[in-house]
Amino acid sequence: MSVTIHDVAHQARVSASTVSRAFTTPEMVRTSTRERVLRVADEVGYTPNRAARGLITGKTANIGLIVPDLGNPLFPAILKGAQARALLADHAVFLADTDENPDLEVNLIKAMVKQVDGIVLCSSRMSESQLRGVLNLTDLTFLNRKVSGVPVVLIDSADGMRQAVEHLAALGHKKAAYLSGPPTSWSNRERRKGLRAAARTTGVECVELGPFAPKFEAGLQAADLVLATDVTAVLAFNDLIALGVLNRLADRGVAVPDEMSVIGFDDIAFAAMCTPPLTTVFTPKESAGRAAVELLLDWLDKKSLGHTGGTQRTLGTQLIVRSSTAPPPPVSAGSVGRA
Amino acid sequence: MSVTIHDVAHQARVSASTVSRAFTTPEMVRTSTRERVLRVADEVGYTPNRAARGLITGKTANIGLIVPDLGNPLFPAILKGAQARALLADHAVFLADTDENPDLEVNLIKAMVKQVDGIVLCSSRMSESQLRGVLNLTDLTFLNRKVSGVPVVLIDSADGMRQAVEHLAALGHKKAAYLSGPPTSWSNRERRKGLRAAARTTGVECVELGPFAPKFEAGLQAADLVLATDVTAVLAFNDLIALGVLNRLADRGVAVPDEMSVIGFDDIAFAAMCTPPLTTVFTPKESAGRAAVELLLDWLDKKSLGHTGGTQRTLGTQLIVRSSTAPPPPVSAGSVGRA
DNA sequence: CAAGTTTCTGCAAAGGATTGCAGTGTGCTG
DNA sequence: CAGCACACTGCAATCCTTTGCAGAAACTTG
Repeated sequence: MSVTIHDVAHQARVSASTVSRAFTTPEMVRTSTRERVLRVADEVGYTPNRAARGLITGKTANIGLIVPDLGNPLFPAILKGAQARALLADHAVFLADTDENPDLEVNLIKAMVKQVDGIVLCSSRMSESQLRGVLNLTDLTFLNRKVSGVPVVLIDSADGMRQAVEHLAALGHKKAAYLSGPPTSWSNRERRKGLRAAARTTGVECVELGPFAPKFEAGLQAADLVLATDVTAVLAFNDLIALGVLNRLADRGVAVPDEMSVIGFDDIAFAAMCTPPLTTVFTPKESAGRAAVELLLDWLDKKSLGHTGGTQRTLGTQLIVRSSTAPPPPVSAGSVGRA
Repeated sequence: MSVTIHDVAHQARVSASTVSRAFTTPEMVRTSTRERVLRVADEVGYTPNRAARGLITGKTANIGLIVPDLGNPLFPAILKGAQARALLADHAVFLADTDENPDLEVNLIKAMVKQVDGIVLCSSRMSESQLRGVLNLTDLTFLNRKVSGVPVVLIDSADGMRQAVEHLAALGHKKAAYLSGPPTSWSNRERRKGLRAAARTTGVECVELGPFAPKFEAGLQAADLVLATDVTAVLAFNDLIALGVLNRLADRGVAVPDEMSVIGFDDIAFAAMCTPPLTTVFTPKESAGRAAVELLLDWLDKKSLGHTGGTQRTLGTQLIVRSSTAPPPPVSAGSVGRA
């Protein structure tokens, strides 16, 4: 079928061992021999079979990456960073999409385990007990979920939320709504935490609506709930929801930002492309993907010398002010145009 | 390290062969034995090592998927479909992003070859000669690129373009611009073909601008070029470019659709979310991903009995009329508001 | 030139699973 | 009760590489 190490060995009149060494420990084989071997290998198009190699070395040079939903642009961005970083280290990546389903997540992990050196879990939706069940199956690294004893990369959502609330406060808003995301999401918990803290210090009153699925359609639904309250600003769990809100508000004839301010989260590419361009909190998506892979790889390297305990890397966020936020309307006009 | 077939064999007081058979050919092992083996396997958490299995069976139960750019929402959508279909067949997927770079594409293919049963190439940007070089490395299936002798799934872009041009003609447009995509893209060639044919039959004059990278930023750039012509409508290679055009036109104070009609291609999720909602040609992205995997898997199945020649599946498209298209402005107003 | 190093190279085992072939045990038949 | 067939199960080879160990070759040195 395909060309093996023995084919090369035979052609080059050496043993398989020598061919192997010519690739993995070149300094162990005489220059002239090595050159001949490599030339033959190149001629016949030989590349080592990684599965076979992995069998003996215990390293597959593959990593897994699991995301909740590729339909959310956040994840392709993370994935892109992760893939690029893995490529640098000459690793390939297995991808799986759980469709926001924790049980599927567990199964996908189990299926992957044997073919990878470790797995990056993005915004894992697993319960604590499910998590414990998979934790010792392989080396795991978490993105946007806090787990002790293993590498995690976190995006400082709480601080991003602080920036957003302070922005609203500075504009003069007194009352805002938070559209909550998935209850099992660490990011959502952090964002709420940041929200509550900032609400206290700034004096902005915050009501919480939801939870909502992190999707555009949920935003459409949320918008009407928002209009049923007397808030002048909305903070969405993510941009997708914010975009939905924007759309529904336009349909309902509510002007953004004049009658209602809207803030998203993540700064997906489309936040800048919609009308009005969305004020949102930038999160370093590709960097996060890169960082997660890097941490995982470092962790695996250090594994031989006993572990020093889980590493943690926290990435900053930055409010991007665009055109979906403005001072609140004068109080008398606050209820104009609503049902 | 991890639990092997021998651990199970030992625990269950049988040989490794029996454990193997309990999984792969259950009817060959006595019911009572099989149950005991499976129970033990479950208890110790054994799952067969696919790499080892692949070594002997010659099948890895993995497939590769290569895309030009995860930043284009088209590809995550395809990917999602592909991944879901692969999962159904109990296959895992390797993902790679080529960043629109053909040389990298070749290298990524070579790196993957040994770990997969076949690869799906999405909108491959490789040259003909590069393509010939990789064609016999493994089983390849192409998405949106015509290659003879192997399975391909095509999206009928030409017909989508026909629908778009006829739509413009029906609205009364006389002259339109096509913003061309990557020259190496099969889709772009098809779209141009469809455009030219429809231009002839409808009498709409079509000028071609570009080529442009299939990105938002290129659309910003293209918009000004469009305004320098006297067209009343723009057909973009894809939605990303169209969205850029929309944005730049808004900045330039050109009203869409009143002063200029804009049509995109692909119907990515955000086409419906922007303002005005974009008239665009829907392409079945997830279905295409599913179909590509399906064709590949079928192809692999049939491989044992000699091949019957490449299969080809063509998927239809559908113009989605939203709010970015309208009849052209009256002639006198045609140049109002332009530089 | 003999002896001792050093440098290369090959043999063979290992890694986890599958599978053809042969052996064990059971049940049936005559 | 002997003899046979049949249903299970185990042995051992195999897939492709890597790697410890030992032998061969080349080179130094006295």
